[in-house]
Amino acid sequence: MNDVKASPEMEWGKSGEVRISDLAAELGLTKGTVSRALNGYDDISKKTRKRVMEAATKRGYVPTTQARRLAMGLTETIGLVLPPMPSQPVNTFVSEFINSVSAALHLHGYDLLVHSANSEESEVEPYRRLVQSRKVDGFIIFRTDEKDPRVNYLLNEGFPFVTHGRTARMKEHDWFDIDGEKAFMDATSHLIKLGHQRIGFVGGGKEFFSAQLRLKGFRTMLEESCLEKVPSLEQPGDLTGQGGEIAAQNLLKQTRPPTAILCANDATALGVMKAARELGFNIPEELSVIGYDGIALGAYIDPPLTTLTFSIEESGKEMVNLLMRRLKNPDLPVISKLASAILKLRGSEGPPSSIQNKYMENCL
Amino acid sequence: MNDVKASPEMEWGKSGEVRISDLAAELGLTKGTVSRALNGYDDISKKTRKRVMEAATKRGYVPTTQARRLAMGLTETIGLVLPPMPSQPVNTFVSEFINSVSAALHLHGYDLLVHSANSEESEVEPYRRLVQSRKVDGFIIFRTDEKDPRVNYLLNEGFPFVTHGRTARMKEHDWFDIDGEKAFMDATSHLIKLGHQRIGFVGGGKEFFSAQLRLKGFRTMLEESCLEKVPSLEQPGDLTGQGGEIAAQNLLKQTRPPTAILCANDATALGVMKAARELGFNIPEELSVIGYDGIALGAYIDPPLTTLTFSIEESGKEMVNLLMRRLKNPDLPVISKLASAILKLRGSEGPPSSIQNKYMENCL
DNA sequence: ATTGTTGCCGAAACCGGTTTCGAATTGATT
DNA sequence: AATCAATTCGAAACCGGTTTCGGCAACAAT
Repeated sequence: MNDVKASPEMEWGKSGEVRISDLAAELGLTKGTVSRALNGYDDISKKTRKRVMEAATKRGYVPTTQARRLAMGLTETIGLVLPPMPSQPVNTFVSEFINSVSAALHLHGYDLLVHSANSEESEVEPYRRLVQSRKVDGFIIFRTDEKDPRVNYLLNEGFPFVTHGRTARMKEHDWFDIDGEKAFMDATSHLIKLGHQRIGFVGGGKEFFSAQLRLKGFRTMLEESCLEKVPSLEQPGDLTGQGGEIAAQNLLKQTRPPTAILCANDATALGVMKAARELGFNIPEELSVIGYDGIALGAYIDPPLTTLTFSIEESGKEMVNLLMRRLKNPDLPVISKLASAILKLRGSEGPPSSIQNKYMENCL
Repeated sequence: MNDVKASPEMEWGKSGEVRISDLAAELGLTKGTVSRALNGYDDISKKTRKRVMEAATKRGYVPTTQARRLAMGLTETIGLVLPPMPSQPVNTFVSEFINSVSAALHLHGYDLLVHSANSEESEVEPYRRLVQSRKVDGFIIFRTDEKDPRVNYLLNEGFPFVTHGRTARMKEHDWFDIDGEKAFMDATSHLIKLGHQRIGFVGGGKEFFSAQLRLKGFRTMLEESCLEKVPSLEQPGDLTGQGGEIAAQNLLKQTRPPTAILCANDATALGVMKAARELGFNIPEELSVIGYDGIALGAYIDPPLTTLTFSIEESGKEMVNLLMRRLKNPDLPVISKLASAILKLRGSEGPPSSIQNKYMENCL
């Protein structure tokens, strides 16, 4: 009957063949007993538990995930829906973020289900499908808008999620974000200390909430430094390289062009630099440029792009922590975490060549 | 009993509350009948089917995925394991690829499970776990090595998968790849036609199979053009920017430096360009540089990076097609698909300034 | 009227686990 | 030795679906 060792070469070496019922039969026990033995119930004698454990490892038993999850009424899976791609094929954020989230989830025994958004259907449709088919227990959402339909849907549904980025309803859901406002205050301050008086900003339109916060930081620091806010120096942009080019042309063709340009992200900054080169501006001598995102490529261009950078790995970890907490106890109060970006000086900024710092004393 | 319409405001509007047994009870049918009605069995009367369908949509019934999959004995899920990240922080390939694969899988009703590789454990460990716990039906593998332990494991296990990239055992498994050999023949040919005689190559070491194929294309075209193969002009590299810098220094500090450098990928090319600038080489006047990958940001540097590019979307689609075919019929013969890269001229290459083309006539 | 057919649906097994409940055995207590 | 509590395990329900099988009714054919 028990011809395990007799088999020539570990006949069932192929994994996944053995079920819990096989184990039970081999040991003369019932499924239930084997299950409890393996899951550490205390109504199993030491002897039996040992016997079960050994048989399990010997036969290479691994419970079938689907069955276990069905029985326990959970999916142990978190959904992440990729936004339509064409918008930003520029950034390595997504892959690093996925990597980080996935790794963090794994520590909790959770899987990551990545779904792509079909640009032809509503933004919330993928979420609805995943919720209704009960494929996931919660969501990781990134790149939020101020009025985010995904957030609205999930809040209304009472479905757990955490966002990377704030929203208009951020008091109602857990979120993690980078303090873009503080970051741009730092960057602006840095430029002012270098002597810049006319600083441009190229950021997203109203539709990019995070970019708006960065703009806010820029404005705040201008005000604190008693520099006048010049509307024509604030250019919208779609956070792409091309958007950066256009915006930079608008800025640099003005009669009094800025001596520095802050960009809402690195892609924009690259576009700005390209346009600046083509218009004959030397960087950083005649124009300082600062980006945001900390993409690795920025270190390889000429001049290397000064940028605001943050830890994507930390982002993923923290978000997973927030989500796991929420899943364990859905009724806990909403919490959030704000991480800070740091200014990474690489060389695309410097003191302005032309104008002197005559206005400074007015303020300080 | 049927007080559906009586309920004030669609009581069960929250999705996912209604089970198949609820539907059955409401309709006075059994689970089995409802299931068959919904799944198009032909032993259900038109009238009953209609009744069931209407009740299902009205109540918003969506079958619980876990249960359905358990019953049907499949997971409808494909695994994708991310290689340890630090290797290539420059490339947007991964996120685009995931997006493409995910979208293609969705058309077939499959989900994508993304798992991160823990660099502390064996490369095959994540695969083993996913196979044993029966979380996936197959794998999408990318960035293959010549002797790839993942491929070995899965082949041995008889588990379905498709690779992006060839391996030593490519005759035993389905694969998709870009014809890097052909691509580098094209790029080399282009440089030769521009008049270059001394061309450098910076590619991966032996551990990068695809890079080896690119090197092979380079050598082949040199030979076809009667240019001598100079070993010192072939520098290894780890496919990172830093690796490119080091390799470029080795090349450009030689007494007779090359007038052009082919790089096994764009990250390497960026490093090469950086090192070249620092050594005082003007690109493309004094040094032509060509990369491989077609990263979008390459268009924004100065000069814009000429590169070999291919459709990541196509890659994902094709791989999913291969995998679906395999899953439907595991016994089909192995097939493969080779797509081609195209040379995208952007400006980082041009005719050499110094040497004349005196050797050309020998060959042609 | 009897005998096949068909059409249609109920009953029940099944997928592979988990968990509750109760019964049997054991050991301790008086 | 009888009683009681503690261990230990079997039995069965359950998670939410799918699929096979068999029976009943209606209808057509003989």
